Amino acid sequence: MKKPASRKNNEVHQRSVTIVDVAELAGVSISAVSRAFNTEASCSDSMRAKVFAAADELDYKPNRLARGLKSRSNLVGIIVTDFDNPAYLSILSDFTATLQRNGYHSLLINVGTDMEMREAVELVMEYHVDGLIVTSSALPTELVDVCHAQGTPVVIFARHSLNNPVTVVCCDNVSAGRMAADALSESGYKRFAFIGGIEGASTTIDRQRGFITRLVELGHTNWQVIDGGRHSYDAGFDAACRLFALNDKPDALFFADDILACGGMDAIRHELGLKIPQQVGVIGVDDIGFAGSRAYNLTTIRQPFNEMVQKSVSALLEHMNEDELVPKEITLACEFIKRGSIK
Amino acid sequence: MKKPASRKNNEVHQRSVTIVDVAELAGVSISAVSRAFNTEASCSDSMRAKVFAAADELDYKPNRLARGLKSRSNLVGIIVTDFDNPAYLSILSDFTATLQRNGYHSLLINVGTDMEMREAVELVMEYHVDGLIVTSSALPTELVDVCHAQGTPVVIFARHSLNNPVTVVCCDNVSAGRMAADALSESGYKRFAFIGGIEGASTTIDRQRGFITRLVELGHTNWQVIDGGRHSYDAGFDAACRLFALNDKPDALFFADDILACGGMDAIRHELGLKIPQQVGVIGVDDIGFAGSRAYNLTTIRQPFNEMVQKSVSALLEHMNEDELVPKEITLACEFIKRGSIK
DNA sequence: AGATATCTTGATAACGTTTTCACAAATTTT
DNA sequence: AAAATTTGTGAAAACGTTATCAAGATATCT
Repeated sequence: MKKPASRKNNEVHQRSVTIVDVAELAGVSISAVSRAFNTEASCSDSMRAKVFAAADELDYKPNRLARGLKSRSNLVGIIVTDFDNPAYLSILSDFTATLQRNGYHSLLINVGTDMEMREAVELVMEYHVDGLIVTSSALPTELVDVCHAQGTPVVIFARHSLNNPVTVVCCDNVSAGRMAADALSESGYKRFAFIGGIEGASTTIDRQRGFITRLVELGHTNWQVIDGGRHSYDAGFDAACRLFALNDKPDALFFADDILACGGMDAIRHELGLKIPQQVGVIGVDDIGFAGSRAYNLTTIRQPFNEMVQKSVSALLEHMNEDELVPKEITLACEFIKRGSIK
Repeated sequence: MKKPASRKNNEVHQRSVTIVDVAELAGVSISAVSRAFNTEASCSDSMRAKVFAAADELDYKPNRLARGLKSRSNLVGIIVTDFDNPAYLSILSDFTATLQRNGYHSLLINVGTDMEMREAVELVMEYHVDGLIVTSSALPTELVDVCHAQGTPVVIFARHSLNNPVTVVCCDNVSAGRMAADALSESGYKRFAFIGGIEGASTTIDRQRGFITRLVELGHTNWQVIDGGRHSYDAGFDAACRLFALNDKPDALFFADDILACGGMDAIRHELGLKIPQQVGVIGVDDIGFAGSRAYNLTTIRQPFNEMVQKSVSALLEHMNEDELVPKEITLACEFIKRGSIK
C-alpha cells in the first residue's frame, strides 16, 4: 500500500516566504521590496511602510545566501589554530561579538591536523567571505595573494608576518621580553632561562629576542633558552623539571606564555619543592584568568587582546570599503602586571 | 580630470571562475560539470576526467552560496552563550573539527547581551544552515518550532530541555550530584554545601537535586545550598567566603563546576587559611585542564564532552537525512575522578 | 532481432536576491 | 510656462549553482 503523501508533502524543507510573496502582498514590484530593505537605496516612505507591513505579516526574512550571490555575504572567516591556549576563548568571544555588532558573522575554521591552512583558505573563499581573520598563525604569501586577488581582505591576529603584504595586528612582543628581563633583573635574580612554546612561532622568537637582548644590555651572562614544544601546562611542567635537573640551576624563569608558566610553577613548587618568589622568580605572558588566581598569582605581561580584536575588526571593515588594499601594521603595547611570582 | 579606469577595473571583486568557464573549456554542458562534482550523480569516468582537467586548469572552486540556494549550505549554526566556562574552548574545537570532517562548517553565534537568542535563531535560519547546535542554553519551544518548520534539525548540547520536542545530548547530572554526595559522605565529611552557578540552569538544578537527594538518603541532615550567581572563579571565591562567615561552617563543598570550585579552593586556602582536604573537602564538575594541575588537584566529575560532541554531531547528521524528525534524548554517564581535594 | 531497461548527456527552469536600465512622475531651475 | 533635473518605480537581467526532464546511446533481456 502506497503512502498517500503527495510529492509536495515529501519535501523536508518547507518552502519559505520570499521577496516575491512580500511584493505580491504589498502590491508592489520585487525591486521595490529589495530597495525597502536596503537602506541606501532610494525608496519613498510610504513604499517602505507598505513593504514592511507586508513583510511583518508574512514574517519575511531575507535569504542571506541569495543575497551573497549578488552582494556581500556578511560572513567573515576566522581561522584558528591555537585551540590550546585558554586565552583564545575570550578572544573568540570578542571576535564574534564585535563582528556581530557590525553586522557580520563568523565562519569558524579549525585548522589542526585534519585541515591544512591551504584547504581552510580555499574553503572560506568558496563561501565568499567578505573578510578573513587568521589567528596566531602564519599565512604563506601565496595564500594571502589568493584572498587579495578576489578582493577579500585578510588580517593576521597576534602574529608578526614579515615580508608579507598583509595587515597585521600584534602586540610588541620584543618589548614584552625586555619588560620581563628588566623586572627579573631588578628583583635581584641572576640565573635566567627562557622557555619557548612552539618552535618558530614569531611571538616566541620576538619575546625571546627582547628578553635575551635586554639581559645582555644589563650585563647578565648567565642565561639559557629551552623549548617547551607545545603551549600547554604539561610542556611547562616538563620544561621546568628539565631545567632544574641541570648543574647550573636557574633562579628566574620567563615562559613564553601563562599556561606554560603555570605548569612551570607547579613543577617548581610541588615537584622540586622550591619557594616562589623567594628561590625562583617566574613571569608569563597573556594574563589568562588563572594568572590572577590566588593559587598562581603570576606576574605576567598582558597582551591587550580585547583592544587587538577591536583593531583587527575595524581594520578589516576599513579594508572592505577601500578600493585598493593598503596593508597596515598595527602594534599595541603590552602591559606589565606585577603579582607575587617575583620578588 | 576623470580617472581613466574603466568600469570593469573599478570592480573590487574580480570575477571568479565559474562552472560555465569550466564547461566551456571542457567542451561539455554546465549540467555535466555540476554532476561531475556531485558524487552521487551519474557521470561517466571519461566525462569526469575531462571536467576535472578543465577545473584544475582554471583553478575552479564551487561557489557555496550559489550551491546553498538549491541544495545544502553545508553550514551548521553553533549558538554559544557560555564563553566564560574554560571547558568551552575544547568543546568548540571538537565541534568545528568534527563538523569539518563530515563536510560541514560552523557559523558561530555569540549570544550574550548584544544578541538575544531569538535574533540568533533567526539569523542562522537566514543563512539557511543545515542544522543548529545550541550549547548550554535553553531554547524556547517556539524557537525550536521555527527551526523544525523549515526542516532544520536542532540539537541542544549539555542542557536538559524538558517538555521540548527537541534532541538533547547531555550527561547524567543527577547522577553526578549523587556521586559527589557518596564520595564526600564516604570520606567522613558531615556538613555539606552545594554552590550553584547561574540560577535556573538545568545542569545546576539536576546536580543539586542528585546531591541533596542522595545526602538525605544517606541520613545526612546538615546541608545547605547557595548560589554563585555566575560560572566564574570570582563567584566561587565569594561564595566560599560567604559560606564560612556563617555560624555553622560546612566541611564539604560541592561546586556546580570546576571554575567555581577553583575559586572556592583558593578562598578556603588563602583567604580562610583552612587545609584541603583535611579540614574541607571540595568537589567540582567538568574536569577542566586546571582541575588536574598540581596547584588544585581537584576531585571532580568529568563530563564526557568529547563523546557528547560526537553524539551531537552524529544525531544532527542523522536528523538531516531523516524524512521526519523524531527527537531523541541522549544521556551519557559522568566519570568520577578522585584527586587530592577530598580525604 | 526486437523490445525493454539502463546509463549518459544537454537544455532549461528554478533558487531568492540585487542591480541596471528605462521611464514616468514630481520637483527644481531657467 | 517650458526646460532641466531629481526621485520613485518596475521589468528584466544577472549571480552560480542544482534539479527536472527528455532524448540519445548502450546494454540487457526474451
